[in-house]
Amino acid sequence: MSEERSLNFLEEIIEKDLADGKYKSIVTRFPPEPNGYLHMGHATSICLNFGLTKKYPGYTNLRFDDTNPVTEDIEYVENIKNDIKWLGFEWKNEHYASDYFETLYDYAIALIKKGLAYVDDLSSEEIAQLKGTPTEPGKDSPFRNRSVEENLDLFERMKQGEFADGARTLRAKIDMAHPNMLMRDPLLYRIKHAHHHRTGDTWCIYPMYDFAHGQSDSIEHITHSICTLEFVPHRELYDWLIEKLEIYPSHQYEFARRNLSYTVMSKRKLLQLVTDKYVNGWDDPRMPTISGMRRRGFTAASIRNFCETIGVAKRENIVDFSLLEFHLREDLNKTALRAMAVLDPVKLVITNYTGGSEDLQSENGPDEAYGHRTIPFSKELWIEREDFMEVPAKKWFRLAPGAMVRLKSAYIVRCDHFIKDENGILIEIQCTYFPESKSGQDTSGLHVKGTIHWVSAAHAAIAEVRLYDRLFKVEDPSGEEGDFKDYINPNSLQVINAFIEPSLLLASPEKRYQFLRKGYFCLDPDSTEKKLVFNRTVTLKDAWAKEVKK
RNA sequence: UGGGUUAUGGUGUAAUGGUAGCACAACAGAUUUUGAUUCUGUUUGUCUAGGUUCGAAUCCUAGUAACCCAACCA
Repeated sequence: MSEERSLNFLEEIIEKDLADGKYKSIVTRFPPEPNGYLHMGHATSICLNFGLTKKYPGYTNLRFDDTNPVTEDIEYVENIKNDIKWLGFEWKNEHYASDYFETLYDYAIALIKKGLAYVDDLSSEEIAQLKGTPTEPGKDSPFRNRSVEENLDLFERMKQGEFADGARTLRAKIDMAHPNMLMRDPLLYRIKHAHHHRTGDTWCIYPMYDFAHGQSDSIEHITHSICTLEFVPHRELYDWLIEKLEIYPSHQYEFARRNLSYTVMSKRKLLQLVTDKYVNGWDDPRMPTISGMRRRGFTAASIRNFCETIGVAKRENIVDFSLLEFHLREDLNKTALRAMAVLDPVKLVITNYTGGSEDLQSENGPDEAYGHRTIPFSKELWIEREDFMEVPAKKWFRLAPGAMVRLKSAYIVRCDHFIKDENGILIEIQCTYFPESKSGQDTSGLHVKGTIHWVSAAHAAIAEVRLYDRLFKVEDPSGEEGDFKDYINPNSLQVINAFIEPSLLLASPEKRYQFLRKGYFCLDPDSTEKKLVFNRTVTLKDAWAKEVKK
């Protein structure tokens, strides 16, 4: 089967560049700013940049864009590296824009000498004033025509720390009437007497994004510098600087960032959720951060497959969360160990069961290779409250008065009686079982439509289970009226205690589990010797729930 | 009253002048000791209006809509 997958627009560009002999191999880069945690949006960029150099000859660098010491911190660096590795990618070189500060400074001098940059004494308000608007041209700064000597002197003194923060800037001398706002004498350097997490107090002037990013690309000989659409207007400046500086010509290409329904994907908004305590930190399992999703139980493969499926393009988009869940379930179904747990228990008593207890066998996974485990069975069991209906609905084939079901990997039982307390709450279901219907050696000739999971009451352990739902009530919280936080789902986390089968006491943090009929779960790091904590990664698809809705 | 980018089913993405395809979702059915998985089938689309052409999602013209740009953030 030769299924030729069509190329996305970046692959087309690269294949053409390779075919034309423009490059023999390509170099891409992933350029995070160390000022926050990576999220699903970054994951698409990571998969894209690293994926391209996996498909074509070349490599990918990791470069920290650390040009703003005020917001950045070393703490984020390790987390970011860890997330990339977890996703399954390896970078060729690890760089920091701050490693290039000396070179960047020299580039600035070169620009000044060419009469293409000047030191401006205007305040940020004044600069904004003279910038004009998208529809009106700007006006020249009164300092625009300083001599090269004066600019050189002033810039040197900026570096020496003679001036206060904000007192002066270095600007490119381009065109204050340019239709592209970015070309109206953009700022290249600003004064910040701040301690940098890598360069310490060596510098008190720092390059702006536009005077660092493209130059760093160039220094590293990045062939394809891939960024998101909002940087399209920057490309003109990116190219201008490379041309004037006469340095290696990297090229910038832009794609549309991917948005996921029912969540937000901007660092600023995610930070708000954390600082305002809507969630319990960056790695809260409800967060679309890599660390949050990892804790939730997402697999790296499912995220990679998802990114592969949604592809890359240039139009605005909101991808269905269900597509991510599809890839999650697809992967988990193949790899998760099967076990039984009862989340909302009600007691089931087998009135004619005379033995004390017995050991039964149940399969561990989707196929024989996973083998079997032993589960204890006894007279009194916990079953799911929702698996019993006093007055069965149509198409109901679970437990109801007089109805029969199979207890998974055990026996067929028939409901004879049920007991309610004074408030009308069901507290016990009484059944008879059919000894000859034992799983694997059924000679009873009975046929039942439903199979339910259970845990032996005498052998059950208790674990905390955290059930997660989507963080927002609407598909596009950022697109709604008012504050996005108004649309937070108040029921996104439900903590319960559940009865788990004894084998789950040996659960390991790396493994994923399917609690039969209830969903995929994993151990949370909050677990202790005394109390295990499970996160529900995602539910199973539920055809009955759909039937009920109708 | 500027510049830039984008328009294909509910969602995402193909088709590069020649049968509008794929995945998810939805719906119907089969199988099932998980109402899971698996399998089969069905519904739904080219922003609008003109034009070129034997033939247009694709080329041309004119519109329309959405998004981005006026941080000493990246």
